[in-house]
Amino acid sequence: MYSAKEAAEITGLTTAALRYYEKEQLLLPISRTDQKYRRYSETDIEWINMIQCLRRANVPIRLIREYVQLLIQGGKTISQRRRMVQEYIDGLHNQMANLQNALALTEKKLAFYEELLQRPAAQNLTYLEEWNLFKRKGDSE
Amino acid sequence: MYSAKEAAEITGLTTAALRYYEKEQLLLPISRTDQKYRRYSETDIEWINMIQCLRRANVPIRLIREYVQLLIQGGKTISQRRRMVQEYIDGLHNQMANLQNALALTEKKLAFYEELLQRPAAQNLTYLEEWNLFKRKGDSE
DNA sequence: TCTTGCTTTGAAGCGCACTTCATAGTTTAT
DNA sequence: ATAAACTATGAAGTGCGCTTCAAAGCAAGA
Repeated sequence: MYSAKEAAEITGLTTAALRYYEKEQLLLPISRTDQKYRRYSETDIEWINMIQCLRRANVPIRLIREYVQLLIQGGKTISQRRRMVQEYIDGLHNQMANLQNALALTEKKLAFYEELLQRPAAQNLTYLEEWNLFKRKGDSE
Repeated sequence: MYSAKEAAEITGLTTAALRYYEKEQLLLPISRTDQKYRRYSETDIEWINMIQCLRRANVPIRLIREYVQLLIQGGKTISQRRRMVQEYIDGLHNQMANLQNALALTEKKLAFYEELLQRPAAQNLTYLEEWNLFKRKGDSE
């Protein structure tokens, strides 16, 4: 069992964030010592880790709450949850596609900069000249 | 040349968002008809598309503004911009890793659900029983 | 001409995900 | 016994990225 501060240290969150998650019902109510101080169990910590993984993947609080509420209703909500997870996976693929696009654009940009930096005359380019150079390069590929 | 509304339609943004971007200096000042109404040029539209690509990849407004401000200073800022782009690419890889993690977790979850749905008894599982089943499965792999 | 619709501006509002603050009670160490 | 550290709560504040609003000016068709 861990105190608020310990749980915060372990998970890398703040105590305030943990309370926030609990209030928003992403966590099951945390057990208390003599009706006052929170005691986080190992299971709580694991649960928090799962939440963090979802948060890092930009799953909104609202959705996580929905999922958790289905979860605590037990086995009868499995097919609903499967559907949620499926939709979420689709969304992830979408997000990844966006990142891939941006990655492609910026890597092209980086290569362009490397190329420009080979010639000292680059210093004197205006942004419009540079823009046109980049466009012509992009088109010719 | 396009009116505010047309530019909004073409780019899929709202006129308010376009004004917001201009105010935040992601866009160069848009030319005006008789000192009043905005006229968006083809170049403006292209520029906006670039901004949108960055936004879709979660680049914050603040960073885009920084970049644009270097850009309009011309060739002498190329090496600075190269550095920015490099850092941004590193961040992208990070974000993708997070998405990959989440994807792995949720795909495992999905497979688990598919498996559970094979047996009707799954209906009667409590969330704790389910959690333990999932954990044991994860550990044994 | 009058109405409808587009445009302008600044200011205020909003949803999200927390953080910070104010106030108060508890526990531990010295 | 008392100070230092930790915890609790609700409420307010923050930063982001827009959106919405209010008040006003312009423009084109019936």
